[in-house]
Amino acid sequence: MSEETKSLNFIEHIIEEDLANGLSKDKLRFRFPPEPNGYLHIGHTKAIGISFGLGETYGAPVNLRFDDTNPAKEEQEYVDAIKRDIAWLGYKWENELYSSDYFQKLYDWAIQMIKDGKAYVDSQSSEVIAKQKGTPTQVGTNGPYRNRSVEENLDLFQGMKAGEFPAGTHILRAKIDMEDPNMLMRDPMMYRIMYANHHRTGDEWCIYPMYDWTHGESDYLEQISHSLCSLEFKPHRKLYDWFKEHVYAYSKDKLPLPPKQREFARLNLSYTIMSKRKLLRLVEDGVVTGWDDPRMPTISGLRRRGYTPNSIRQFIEKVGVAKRENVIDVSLLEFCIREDLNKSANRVMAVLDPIKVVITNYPEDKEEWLEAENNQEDDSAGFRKVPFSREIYIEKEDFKEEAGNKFFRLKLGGEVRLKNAYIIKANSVVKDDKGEVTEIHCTYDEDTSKKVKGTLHWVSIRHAISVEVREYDRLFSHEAPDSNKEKSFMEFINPNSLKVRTGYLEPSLAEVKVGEQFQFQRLGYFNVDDDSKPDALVFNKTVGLRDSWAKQKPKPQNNNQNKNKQQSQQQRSAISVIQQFGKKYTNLPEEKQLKVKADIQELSKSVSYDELEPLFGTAVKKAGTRIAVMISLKILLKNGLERNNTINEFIEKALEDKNEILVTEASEI
RNA sequence: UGGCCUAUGGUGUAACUGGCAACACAUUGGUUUUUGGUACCAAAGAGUCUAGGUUCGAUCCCUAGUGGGCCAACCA
Repeated sequence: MSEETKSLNFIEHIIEEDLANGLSKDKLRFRFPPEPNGYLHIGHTKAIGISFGLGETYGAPVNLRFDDTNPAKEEQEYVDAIKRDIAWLGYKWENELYSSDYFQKLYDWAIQMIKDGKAYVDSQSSEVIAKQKGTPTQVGTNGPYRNRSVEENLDLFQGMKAGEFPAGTHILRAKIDMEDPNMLMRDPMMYRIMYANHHRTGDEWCIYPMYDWTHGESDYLEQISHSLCSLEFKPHRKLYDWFKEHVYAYSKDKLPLPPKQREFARLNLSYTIMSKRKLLRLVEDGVVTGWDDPRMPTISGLRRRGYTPNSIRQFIEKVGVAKRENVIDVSLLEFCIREDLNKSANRVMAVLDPIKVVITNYPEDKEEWLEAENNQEDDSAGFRKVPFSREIYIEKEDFKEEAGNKFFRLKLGGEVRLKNAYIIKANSVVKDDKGEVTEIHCTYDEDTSKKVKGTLHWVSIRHAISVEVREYDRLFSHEAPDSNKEKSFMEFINPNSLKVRTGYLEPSLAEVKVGEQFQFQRLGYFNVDDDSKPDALVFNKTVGLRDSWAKQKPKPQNNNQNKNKQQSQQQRSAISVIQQFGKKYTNLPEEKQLKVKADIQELSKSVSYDELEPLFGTAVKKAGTRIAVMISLKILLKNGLERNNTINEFIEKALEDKNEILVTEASEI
């Protein structure tokens, strides 16, 4: 019944199955539950994209729930930032909720658990409790307070709530099984005493529920049908379900739907870190200017850098959803932003590393305003005028006194087109006393119909506006900066991740506003930074253009890779390839079978009898493999191998087989 | 007494109920081009971790290995 074979991910399969088993579609409900202890980053967009995306595809509500059970780390600033980021991505939540909304309900349920003998107050120190928990390979042991009476537990727990005890003196634990192989089931903590001001509940509470006790119950209260989280919560599922069963028993009538937790692999990006704690460190240590530094993988950083909501959503879609650990290459993200901006960003001319060009046959006092197309990808984008005059800037990189004919740019005696203007020819250069070229003297030709290889961008010096341009490189020089066991991620920080310089722009950009995006032709996509002021513009480089010219130069790495590939291919022995072919053989259509047969025959030339013989013993069932062996054997015999008993036996056995192909092959010997 | 996940080209994700392993990025060519961009065309790249088993037939189901990941915060 589903639409045209658009393949589903494993979560969608689960939902489809639940729907098929009678879950009503209007019961579907999802949630995104960030802890307001930091800014959202690109990793979160995967979780956001999954839950909100599911909401969109099924027309189901998605709650935004702040998991605010640890007042020591959480702040209103983060709540605001998170809301802003999700809204910016273009997602709409059904309700804005807080785990702290449920503190009373959770407390009431905890009281019931105590009354049922399912929870108890432990009064040992955290060190002792940790010791009793055992290790993953060693069972835990029961503590001395495990069998306190219900009355005593009740009294103590109410005292905890009333603020009668100092922090750390008592905790409430669920009474499950200290010997469970899953450590989370070894009497997990439900409440701790904490005298901290909560950003929403203030000083109302001095006991705060732990994640495990809060999360599933919040899902349940909101009647979330599918609670999606990342893989590291898989071990928590057993506990999630244990708690769920108890509260379900208490409130089944009012809250009929028990939620389901399912886990997916989180997103990892090469050359970046994804831990809020570590990102906070970068901010606090001043490595970056803030959570929204354009080098940060935070949503606000990406936004400031010039990434669009659409590009990020595209990225998340392309990344997919599964359960295995993954590292996504940043090039995919870059592809997505280029693809988006290519369609939407107007083209302009800017020179970032200037060298002066004097057009000697152009009158000194003359200027012309030439027409330039804003965006050839967008017919509605229109045209603008750019000024041309005798003295212009081009990029230093675009000129060489001498160069081979693979260099399409300007060289002495060579011609090149100035984008939107004339064709110029370089005649001579002016050098300073160090021998550096300071000026290039050219003549121009009004005939623009001529074919020339290169087209350069440029700006008229007299008309250009100068601005600050910030170019970024990756923040870390290591592919996986936080995976090294000995070195801290801080040691891999790229000291040259920010490069600031002055750029010269065509005057049409004089009035730009913060956030506007452009393609600086031949250079990349740039946007106007938040720091920008009308008289002191600041641009960020979002991403460069694909540059197949730059790639031509150095590539030692590729060679290495190729070598490795070739080696591993060579190492794969002919016999194992034949075996592989055999596995599939009987399954192939006739045409392909012939081809594979030819391949096997070819490969057999480099197979020795000693390699082949062990395969004679292949199980009778594996007809394909035996056929492949038979084909191979035929070649060996043809090439002078002498028959022996083992061979004869193998052939005879094959002749009696029920597989016709095998019989045919055997009888041909 | 350890438990639970997981394994498909360089990367990521598919392959529906077992039936010729597909798509995207990256790579390499080519065509077009007033961006060495875009667009278009093409090529190359895995035979699905290993060993068994079930089956006419296994990436898919079963068993056992091996590799990787997660779990021992009064964090979430």
